Amino acid sequence: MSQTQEERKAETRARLLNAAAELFADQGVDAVSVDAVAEAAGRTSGAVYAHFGSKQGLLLALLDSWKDSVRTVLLAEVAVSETPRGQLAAVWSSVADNPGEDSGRWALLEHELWLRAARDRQVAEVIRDRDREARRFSAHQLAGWTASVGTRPTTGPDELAVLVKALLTGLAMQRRLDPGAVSDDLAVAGLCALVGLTDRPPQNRRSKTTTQQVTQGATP
Amino acid sequence: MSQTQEERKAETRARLLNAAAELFADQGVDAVSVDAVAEAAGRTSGAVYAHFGSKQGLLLALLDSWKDSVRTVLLAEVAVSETPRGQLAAVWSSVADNPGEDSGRWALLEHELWLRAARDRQVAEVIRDRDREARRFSAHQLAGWTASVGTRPTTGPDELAVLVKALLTGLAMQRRLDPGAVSDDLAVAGLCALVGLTDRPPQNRRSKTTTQQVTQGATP
DNA sequence: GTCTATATCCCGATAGAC
DNA sequence: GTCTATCGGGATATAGAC
Repeated sequence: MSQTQEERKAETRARLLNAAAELFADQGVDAVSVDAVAEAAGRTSGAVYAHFGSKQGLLLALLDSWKDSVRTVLLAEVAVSETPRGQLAAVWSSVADNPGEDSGRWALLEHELWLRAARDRQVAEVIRDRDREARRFSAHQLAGWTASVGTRPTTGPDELAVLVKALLTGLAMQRRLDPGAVSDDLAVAGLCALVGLTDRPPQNRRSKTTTQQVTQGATP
Repeated sequence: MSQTQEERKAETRARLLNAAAELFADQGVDAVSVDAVAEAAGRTSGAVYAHFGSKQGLLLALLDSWKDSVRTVLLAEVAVSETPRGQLAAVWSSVADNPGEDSGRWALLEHELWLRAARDRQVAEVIRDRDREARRFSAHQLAGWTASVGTRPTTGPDELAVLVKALLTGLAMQRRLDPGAVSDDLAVAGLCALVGLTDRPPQNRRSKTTTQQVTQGATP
């Protein structure tokens, strides 16, 4: 039962990071004190400074821990539909916060980090690197998907990934502020337009494979 | 030279609001103290509390003052191109921060207000109302534009306005973090896809009127 | 209405015992 | 490494003179 000092150190670090992630997502980074993070982790503020040096250090370590974290798992399960349009709908529903509970908290934290990145070079670098990798992955997925479905987008996969992510982000923002303004059908129609899919497929046309899902961001 | 008390009161109020707008845009709302706002306005913090009761009251008054403010002027001058594609490019360049200087500050403030709205019901109501009106105007502009250009989008004007704003917002965000990832051509291509414009017009096809510009947000 | 002065609070960070 | 205790700073908001 007893642990070595290294084990305890590692556990403390993990608990602090977990607590910070939860609290930051719920209340925003600035609204959470170092004491609050430490208390939620069952430690005191001294532990935070011993491990991370400062609150900014804690934030950067948190972002860094996400770089290694899984990026694809969360959205992998949604590709159950057989029609291309249904698959696009699944992509949208994974970014929209219809689950209703906690999926939106991380989106809020994502936006706050983007905002912080705009004024903080350190944060900007981390976020930019992470976004680039996510975009690379997303482009790869999209390339396979467009090929299997047989659409002809007007741009290449890399650029299409940027467009798709932009539309999804913008729609999710508007939906959070005014849910009635962004229907699921509208979102799917927009995605169809970007990927070059005729909104109403002739009758029924089925994709050859149940492709992997397209993702656009990391969530721990 | 001397003013009545009412004039001075009104001027103080205006100066406080102006100072708040500038500072909030530059540094973010939380990073700006009430004292800083008052000092920038040539007053002291007591004036802020006499006028607005609290910092939150100041913020709400600021948002409210924008509701009445001009919403369309800023983007009206860009519709000088003759080709439909050139007009879409003008729309994009007005939201992208190529001007380089201060156009991006308001975008940052917009984003911070959205984030605040997600956690503050009072702010949410103001922002939502303003967005709805902007969307209405934008839809009206888009309706005229699509008619004059002769494109056939897959959705109606109201929904198209949502899609266009979403894409512009998402692209602007990605560009701020990673300018190289979002070329002007890519943005225009995305807009073309949404509005149903073939990316490469047959040869040269000219719109009948130099239509008003499409806008998607208010900027004071 | 506006200013000066101040009350009150909380935060980030540090010092030193263990 | 972790905790306790505390320092120093800056924030919001208030009280009272003018």
